[in-house]
Amino acid sequence: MPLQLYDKEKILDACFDVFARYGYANASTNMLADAAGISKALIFHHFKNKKELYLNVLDRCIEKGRIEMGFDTLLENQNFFKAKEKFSTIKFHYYKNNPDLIRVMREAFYATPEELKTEIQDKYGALIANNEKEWKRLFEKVPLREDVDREQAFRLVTLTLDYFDNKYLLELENSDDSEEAYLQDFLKERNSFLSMIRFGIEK
Amino acid sequence: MPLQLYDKEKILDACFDVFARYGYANASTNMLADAAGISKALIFHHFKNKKELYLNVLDRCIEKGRIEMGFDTLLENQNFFKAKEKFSTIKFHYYKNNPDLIRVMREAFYATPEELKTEIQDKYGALIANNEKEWKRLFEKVPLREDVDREQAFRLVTLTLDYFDNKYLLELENSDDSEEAYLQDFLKERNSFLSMIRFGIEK
DNA sequence: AATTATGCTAACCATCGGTCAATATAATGA
DNA sequence: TCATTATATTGACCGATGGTTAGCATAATT
Repeated sequence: MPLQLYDKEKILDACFDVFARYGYANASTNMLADAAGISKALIFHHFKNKKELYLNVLDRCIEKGRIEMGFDTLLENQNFFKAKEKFSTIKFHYYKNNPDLIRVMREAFYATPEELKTEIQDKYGALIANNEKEWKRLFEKVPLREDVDREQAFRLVTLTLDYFDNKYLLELENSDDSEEAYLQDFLKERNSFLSMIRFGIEK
Repeated sequence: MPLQLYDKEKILDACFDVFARYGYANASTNMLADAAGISKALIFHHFKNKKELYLNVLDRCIEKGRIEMGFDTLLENQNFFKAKEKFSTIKFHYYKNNPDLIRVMREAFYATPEELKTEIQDKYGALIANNEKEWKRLFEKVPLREDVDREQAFRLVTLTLDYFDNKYLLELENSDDSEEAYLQDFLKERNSFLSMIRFGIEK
């Protein structure tokens, strides 16, 4: 068994697969080491603990996703609801080719393991806040009823859309017919959900 | 150190405190045994594993809460929104005197530990579904716009209200001024949130 | 060629949920 | 009353977990 000179990138690649398949909690350090073809001790030589290793994996996911999904050009859109819909569509399509990446990011941000909550908040809180600011900037142009608080309205809309996106992404994961038709269904239900908020549910 | 004859109730009382304070995952079986003043092996003599112990604790919480909060009389109310508001208010007040019970129930149903998800779904799925049916029955009487799907509207309303209730309950936990004024603030913000959904946000 | 820094691992550690074998107490029936 | 059966109780142990240590092997620097 020859010694190998590893750089962190190779380890991170292997661990990414394991975290995506088993989730943070169920990816044991022994599994991670085996997947990377190195000893467990070497994992802890390169990363101070499992959390830091995970956060490094997550970092690459975010960067890769940001570039490949065109996150930055997305916000150049002028219409809040159009931009949100485009974002959902992009995520949906991207998921078909990179399910692992979306899986990792969903676990990290929408089903955050208890033990990682403070770390993720500390590390990505500013990024999330900044992202939210951009969305809020777009939301400014949405005309609201006089009696509606803009901050509250923004929270309601994003809460609902996030919930809906993740629900469908989860269902897609457990279903086979990952067809274009599925996306159309998704968008249709999503938009009727959205228009409830925009125009009210009551007669 | 004399031997003692324990019945399960005494163990459950002690474990309830520990689960409330530390949460399911961070309440180790050693801690639980110490808190109950018995050996760890005895814990596993009375309960087949940590999950079953927890579910027994949870069972008592649900029963106690159901009785003391008057869950059953609540649904006799005829107006969906009034009933929901009353429910929030009751929970809020009850929390002041029994924060531990609310804490345990919130973790179990609104921040379910990954490892308990299937167990809780299996054990309480029917109860939750039945409860939802009762709420839906009340919701039937809410007049909706013709283009709005009732099922979707119900999901939107409950999603939002649950989110809001838990958010405030969490904030209350981390704040000192648990005054009546806080409840008024809560209800005010809650109702304006709700009226966004009822009447729409857009001009 | 000697020294320093890094790559790398086997063996170990405490803690975790959980088991086992043994003993002490209580309940039962003759 | 006394033997038998059932239950209460424990310390010592188990495999797996995340993580550490000590030491050797390789590479880089002087």
